[in-house]
Amino acid sequence: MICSDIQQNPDRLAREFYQQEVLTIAPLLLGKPLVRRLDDGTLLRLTINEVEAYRGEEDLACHARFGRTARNSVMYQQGGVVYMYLIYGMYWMLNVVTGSHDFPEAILIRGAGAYNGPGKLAKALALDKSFYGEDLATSERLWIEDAPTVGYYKTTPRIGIGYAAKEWRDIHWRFTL
DNA sequence: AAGGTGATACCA
DNA sequence: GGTATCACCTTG
Repeated sequence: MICSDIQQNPDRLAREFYQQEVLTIAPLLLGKPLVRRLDDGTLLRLTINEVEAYRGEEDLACHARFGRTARNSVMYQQGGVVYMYLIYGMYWMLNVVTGSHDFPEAILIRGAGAYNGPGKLAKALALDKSFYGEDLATSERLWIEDAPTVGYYKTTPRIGIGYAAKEWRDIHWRFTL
């Protein structure tokens, strides 16, 4: 009998978890293990320690602020899938889509384990465009496991969004351990 | 303080 | 088609 990861990893976060509101989920991800299985079978397990929330077309820092495009269309799917995009020609960003169908929101994973900075993290985990749309609830190569909710965390403004209007630049939607 | 690097999303 | 714009990281 072939066992799936779902059976081997009962602690994997289920789809229902990701369908909550993005600002509910963002702090809950802190302290949870991000797990990547490489092609050779190696398991990398890193504790998430920094995330940012992006929510809706009215959020002028969010990639969906101009509406739906080919790049951001996965943000409009129901929560639990992955949004990947390339920035500055070099770095892949790992984002977790949250919420319900047709409402664009996602969480950027900015740090996990010893890796600070989303570019370094994605590189360390060998993540690229092939993970666009990956289903975290069923994927054999990328998922997040449950862990106790952390008691304390810090909130600050989001990074690298100088193009957004002040009210969106200043909002504390970055969560760090 | 500045440059590398390329997909995306506009404009024409 | 051309081109401006980046949720970054490294080097000096």
